[in-house]
Amino acid sequence: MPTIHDVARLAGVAPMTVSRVINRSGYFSQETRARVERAIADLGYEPNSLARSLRSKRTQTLALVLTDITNPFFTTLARGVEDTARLAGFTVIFCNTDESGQKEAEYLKLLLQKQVDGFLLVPAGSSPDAVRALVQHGTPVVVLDRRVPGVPVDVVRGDSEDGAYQLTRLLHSLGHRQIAVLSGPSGVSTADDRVAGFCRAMAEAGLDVPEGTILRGDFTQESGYQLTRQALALPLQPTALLAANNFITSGAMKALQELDVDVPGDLALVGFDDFPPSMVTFPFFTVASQPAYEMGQRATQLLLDRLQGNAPADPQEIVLPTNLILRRSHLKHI
Amino acid sequence: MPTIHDVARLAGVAPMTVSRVINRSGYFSQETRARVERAIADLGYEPNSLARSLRSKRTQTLALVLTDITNPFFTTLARGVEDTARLAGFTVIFCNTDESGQKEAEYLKLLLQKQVDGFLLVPAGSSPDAVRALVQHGTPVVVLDRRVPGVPVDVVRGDSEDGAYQLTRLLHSLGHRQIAVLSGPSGVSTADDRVAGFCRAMAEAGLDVPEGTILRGDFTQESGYQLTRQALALPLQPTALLAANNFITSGAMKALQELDVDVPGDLALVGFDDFPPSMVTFPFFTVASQPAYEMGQRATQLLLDRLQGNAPADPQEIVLPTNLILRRSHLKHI
DNA sequence: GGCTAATATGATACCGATACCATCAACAAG
DNA sequence: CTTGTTGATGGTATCGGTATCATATTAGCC
Repeated sequence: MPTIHDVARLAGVAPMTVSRVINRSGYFSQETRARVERAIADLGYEPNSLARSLRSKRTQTLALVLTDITNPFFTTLARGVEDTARLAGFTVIFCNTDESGQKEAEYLKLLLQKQVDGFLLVPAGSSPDAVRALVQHGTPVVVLDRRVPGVPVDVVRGDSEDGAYQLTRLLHSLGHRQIAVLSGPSGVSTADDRVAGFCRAMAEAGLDVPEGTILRGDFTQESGYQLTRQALALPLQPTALLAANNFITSGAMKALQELDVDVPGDLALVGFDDFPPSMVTFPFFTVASQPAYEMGQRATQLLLDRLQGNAPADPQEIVLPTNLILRRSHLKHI
Repeated sequence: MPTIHDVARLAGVAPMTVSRVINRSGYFSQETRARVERAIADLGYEPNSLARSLRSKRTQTLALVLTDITNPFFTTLARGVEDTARLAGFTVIFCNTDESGQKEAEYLKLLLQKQVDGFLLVPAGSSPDAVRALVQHGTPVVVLDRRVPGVPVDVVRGDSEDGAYQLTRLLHSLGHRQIAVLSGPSGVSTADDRVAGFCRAMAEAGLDVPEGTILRGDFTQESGYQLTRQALALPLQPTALLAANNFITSGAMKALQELDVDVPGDLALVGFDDFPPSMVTFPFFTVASQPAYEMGQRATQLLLDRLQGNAPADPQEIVLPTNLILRRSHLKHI
């Protein structure tokens, strides 16, 4: 691998001059520029980013730390991140934490050692320790998808509360009074906010929320499956289910099929997060959809702005609206 | 940010000794080890990977370059890559090429500059130039999912030919004689191999393949949609469709629904690549499924072995079997 | 002509680690 | 007692760039 010194020698100039030409910085004549570029081409020279970054303190690399890239919501978000980063000349390192605080901590350490310029982070689990550590450390971070109360940090997320509110209102308008919520772990803001939106809609409708109708598991298909069985065993049988994400919806549907409960004939089912259009062959579920790609874009742009000092001093919170998509799964009439 | 010199000063030793303790290399006494570790903890020191890598020529970073992370097949594969890399202490930079040779070339250049230790690459489009360049350059590469004829390189892929052969045999055993194939771009080995498997099965059955029954588009939903409309306009109406990947299957289904063609009542539809179980709520499609996660695992392991000199000298080709999953979409009887 | 500013280039130090070689004590082997 | 080996540690160069300052030439202007 040729170095900048090799180029300099071949072009008959100092390494520093080569550096200037490469980076278009400082002064150089058109003639030396031509000689240097010829030498670069002849040698097939590529600058070594490590050396460059070591000196300049910038790696042009972002870290994307999320819970599970396998979730199409995060996949789409990741795509938004990557596309936006690319346009700015940044690359993205991605890491899955599986909601494990330990994996998260290990990765953050590793990524800090690699001197990434900034973090895009979906905090694992319910503990804000990792985010707080990063913020205190002075590392640029934008938190994705989830609120982190009490920590002054940029956040880009969907309006979970409102989405759940809308879904609940929809069910209520169709006559439903017994609604069970299948949500994620408490302490995770998306799970909590979706419960809160549900409760607000119920309260506004003058309905109370009976014991046991708010069920908590985690954001997996398996959990959706289990919670659904629990919900149907409730003393007051629900006429509708509100699932707090796509995996839970999917698990719920699986359970309902097994139990021979027809949707929407016997039971209404609505959920959070849409299914990827390119994968859906039977559009069926009524959902509150979050703009995942845009979320990735906006978060990355905010992070890049911050790296360049173009962002407002105080932490931003960007809340993107959810989009209610009416299909068929809600259509049970009471 | 404290450096190794700060640690050394605080511990009253030379930087080199600190380095030895950190890396558990060379000799050091238990007593200095304790002092160094105390200093590290007190300062909250983290080694700078850039400096380390610049000197040691290893970055502990792999590049995963694929066409589109949005495809659940690649998502799952990426997860296999990441998990395997993590266990070995490697991180993964991921890049989407969207089948664009230009994006691919740009990324490879960038990643080479970043001195990644090795590449996991799903070659974009039909040109092997990028792979060939990497191989000639001496960079460790494992090609994923696709063959690259004529280039001596490690490959880990699914058995596309056999999968298509099995799907075709299945259709044939049900009495189908007019089968249309909806495939991807020619020059892309997965698209070609799936056509080849189909042709072999037809030839063995003594059937010829009429003009126009092998349709080529790309691996997108939109393409599946268009090709399906073309297929149904064929002089000899097909009684079954064989879609070459999940997106095409999905697009085909969309077209068939619009045209009011019932599957499997009016037409059989089988395809390549399964849909992610956690997302599928109506298991319906009969598919040849590829072990995406395992593919990612195996490829990463092979790459890591090669980096450590533990792999056989000559290029390996690992072909993973596809798994025929019988559900309902094939069940049209003739 | 003399002075200042712009242009063009180079020398040197440094970013933060590790490779390599040197040094030195303690102790075993011959 | 000399030589050699193991253990422990340090000094120095180096990885491949860039920041910073210095130097030299040319141009512009009064």
